[in-house]
Amino acid sequence: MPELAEVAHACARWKTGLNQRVQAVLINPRSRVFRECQINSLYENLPKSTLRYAQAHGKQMLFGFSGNLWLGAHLGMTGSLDIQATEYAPSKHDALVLRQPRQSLVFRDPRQFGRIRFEKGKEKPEWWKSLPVPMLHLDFRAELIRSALKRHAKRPIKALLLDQRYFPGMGNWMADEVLWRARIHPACKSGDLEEGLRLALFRQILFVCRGAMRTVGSHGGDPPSGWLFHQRWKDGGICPKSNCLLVRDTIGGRTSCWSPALQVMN
DNA sequence: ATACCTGTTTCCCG
DNA sequence: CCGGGAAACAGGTA
Repeated sequence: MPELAEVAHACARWKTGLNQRVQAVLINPRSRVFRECQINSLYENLPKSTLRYAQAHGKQMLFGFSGNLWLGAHLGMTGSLDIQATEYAPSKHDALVLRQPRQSLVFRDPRQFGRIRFEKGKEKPEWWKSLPVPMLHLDFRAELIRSALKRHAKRPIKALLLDQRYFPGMGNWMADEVLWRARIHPACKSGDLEEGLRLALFRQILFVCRGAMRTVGSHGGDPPSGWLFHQRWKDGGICPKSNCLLVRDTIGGRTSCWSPALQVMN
């Protein structure tokens, strides 16, 4: 479930290794997650370095190591970060294992849509510095949403919510959750939203992000009970607010779930 | 066997 | 040039 909160929790797991040296680096060179980085550079630079920095931003993560080394990680669809014993033997879908004195840091990704970046530099990498305003930052304001809706007026709102340039960390289930709470039909054209619904959208984005961080983000558990999340994949799923039968269809290229009683097209 | 899938990039179209 | 949408990526699961 690598969306905002799950990514934050994955990052927190690797924080276990902060201020510890990397003793050895194990790589599965055939994994596509290395498609944009030099595997040799990982082998040459990471051993004997110390993990000094670990931060998540939306679905992106950045890990800093002594020696001006930066390792970027994106979990794609099925990636995960785990902690294992120091002597852990990599399994089939493990792409990267960093052995440390007290544990191994493991990046695993069966479907390999994830991505590892690696670079050397005094400053944090350019791609990291140019990431958009986080949804839970004070600078993430209603005006920002308004301009995005205006610019992409013809796109279904569901598709726009998944656009990481505006809503970094938003994923499929979070977007459905937000639209359900704001009572907006996922296929509604972004430009058609009136001021009242725009404000509802903004508020519910904050609500869902905060709620997800409090639950999934801090304990790795499920989102709060009563959320659409718990019903959205089941056949015969029931809207927790209206008790009507939920509907699923592909909107903006992704399977979407909504409550026909609450979310209507205008 | 078939048809899914919590994501992103690339390519094609207007 | 831009915006929008479909396909492609790959393997596990139902």
